Amino acid sequence: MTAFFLGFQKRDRTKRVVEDSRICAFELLASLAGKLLEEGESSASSNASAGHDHVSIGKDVKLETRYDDKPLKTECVGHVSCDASVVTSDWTTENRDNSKEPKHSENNAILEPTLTKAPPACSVQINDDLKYTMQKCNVGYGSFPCNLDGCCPNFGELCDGISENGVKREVETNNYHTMDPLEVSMTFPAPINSDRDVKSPSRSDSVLNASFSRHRNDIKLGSRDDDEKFSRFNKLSNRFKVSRPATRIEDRRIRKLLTSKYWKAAPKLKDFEDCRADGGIKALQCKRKTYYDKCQYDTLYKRRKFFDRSSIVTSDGRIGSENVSNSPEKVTNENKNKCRSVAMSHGACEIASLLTGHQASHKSDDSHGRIRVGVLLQGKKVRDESRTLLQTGISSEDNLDALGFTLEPGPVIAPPPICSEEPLLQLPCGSAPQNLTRSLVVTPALDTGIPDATPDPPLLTNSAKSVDSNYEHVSSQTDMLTDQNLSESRALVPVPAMNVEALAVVSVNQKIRKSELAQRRTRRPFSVSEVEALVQAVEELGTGRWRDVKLRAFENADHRTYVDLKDKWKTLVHTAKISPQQRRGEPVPQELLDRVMAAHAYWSQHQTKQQGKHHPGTLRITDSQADRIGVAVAIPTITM
DNA sequence: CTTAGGG
DNA sequence: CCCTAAG
Repeated sequence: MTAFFLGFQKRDRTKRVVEDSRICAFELLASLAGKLLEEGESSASSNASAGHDHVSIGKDVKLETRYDDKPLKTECVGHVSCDASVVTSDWTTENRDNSKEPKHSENNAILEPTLTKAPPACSVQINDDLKYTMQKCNVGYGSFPCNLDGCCPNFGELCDGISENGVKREVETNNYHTMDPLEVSMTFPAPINSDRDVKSPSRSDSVLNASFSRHRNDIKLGSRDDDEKFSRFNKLSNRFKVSRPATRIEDRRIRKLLTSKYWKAAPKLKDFEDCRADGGIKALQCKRKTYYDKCQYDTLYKRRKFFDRSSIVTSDGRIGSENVSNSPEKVTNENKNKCRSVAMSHGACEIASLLTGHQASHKSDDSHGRIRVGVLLQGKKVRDESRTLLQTGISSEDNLDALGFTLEPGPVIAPPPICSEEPLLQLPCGSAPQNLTRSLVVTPALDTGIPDATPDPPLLTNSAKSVDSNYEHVSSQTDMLTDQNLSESRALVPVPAMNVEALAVVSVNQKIRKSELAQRRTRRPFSVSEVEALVQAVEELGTGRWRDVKLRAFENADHRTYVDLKDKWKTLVHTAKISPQQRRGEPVPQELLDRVMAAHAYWSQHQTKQQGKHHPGTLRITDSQADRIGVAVAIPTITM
């Protein structure tokens, strides 16, 4: 009887190990971030004013976003830090919102180009946030640290640093705001070019810090500290703690758990909490590869949180781009889908172009040859880029749609080794900045490719390794790209905040990811032998002790979880009740079905745990069986 | 983590 | 199989 046990493989899903392709992605991100940062620095260094400006711009942008999102909330400098931290979260939130709920109209609603007001400090923080995020990703920490708490020690640091730089930046920022986005972009050197430090970007932490350190040494520390303190301070963090270890969390289950349970708590959390959650989630993501996604709304919602961050990034990037290309106002609910997709595409492209443009323009300055970004208006190339947008006839509200960008190959110079350290990075270290640029550009396509409407279709991005890894890589990449885009876009475009639509776009991404990530376990019909083993175990143990059943009969069958066994039993019972004609799949011997029925009946009457009883008649107690459990076990007469 | 159920 | 709510 017992011989059924097949050589089962091993562990439960829980134990499944997923490759860490993600890490690569993160590393990439980190590297990118580092690069960006560096670029920022380098640019700054190259041009004292310019460099700062650049940075400031980026900050401004973020600030904008943030403010837009939470215009009312953020006010104080102290808060600023919070805000900054929040920013990310906001995005996230927005994304979610877009995707699902209009709730956050707040955030969305106000994406206006009122950057002017943005507090200087904020700008810095923003960057920090980004960095932070990046770092975290790299580190694998999920959470956004105490940011929310703002009160956290880190914040203090941040604030300080911010305040210092903040003032200057502020001024700069304001100027930029004043300036036309185009002009700005044109004017400012591209951040990407300078690659000095880029080499090491792989270790995002160090790199990022280094890059940013200039302006925000404080921040760095803060961010890091945040991570650590973070956990403490975060109320939510507790839950997210898991995420940290998440690094290794590869099990679906764990993921699920994290996702579902842990997140549940967060549903109410809005901005701040969300942020945190996002952070945590993100961290999780970093390590995770597969996500399960069904259409369950709740689930989705939760998951979204996970994706939020990335999506956020995307959104940001888009936002920036969108601002440039499409006036938010234009995009209205009316055209949602199309607009979104368009916006996305445009946004992405634009962003990319923008980035590129920066790079190009700046690079031209730098001596690095790269891709040049051409500005198209009404399909015509804008030759005089020195002119402001207005001068060119481009207004944020009017012609954005007509605005386009072109990428023109420029002289290429040896790209700095970005991430020699990280083998996994999809973006080849060796790949020159161009590659990055391209990848960036391409990435948007992904987004574009996926219309909001399309709920599930998984999208594959350009560079994909293994499928699983791809998704993640892609996502991560996207994120990275997005981040970069964002950062740059920010820097470049101090324009009005994103649209709701833009945000919506994000949702699309989320959807995509969902679809991508979640893959259903391959179906593995129970073999007759398995059924027999199951029946036997249930006869002995009864229903309701699925874990024991699993241990007893399927200990080695990693792919059979006790839930699976329970489900199988359920189906067996059902199968036994229906006519043979109605049964499908490999026919189960009637004998087994009879036993199923007998056991089912038996255990239905007797509490599962009342093993001791034996029923006269159909069930007998078998010694051997009884032995195991230490209790008398009832066995169907038939069997014997 | 397990159970028990619904999908 | 999946996902979850409850223990």
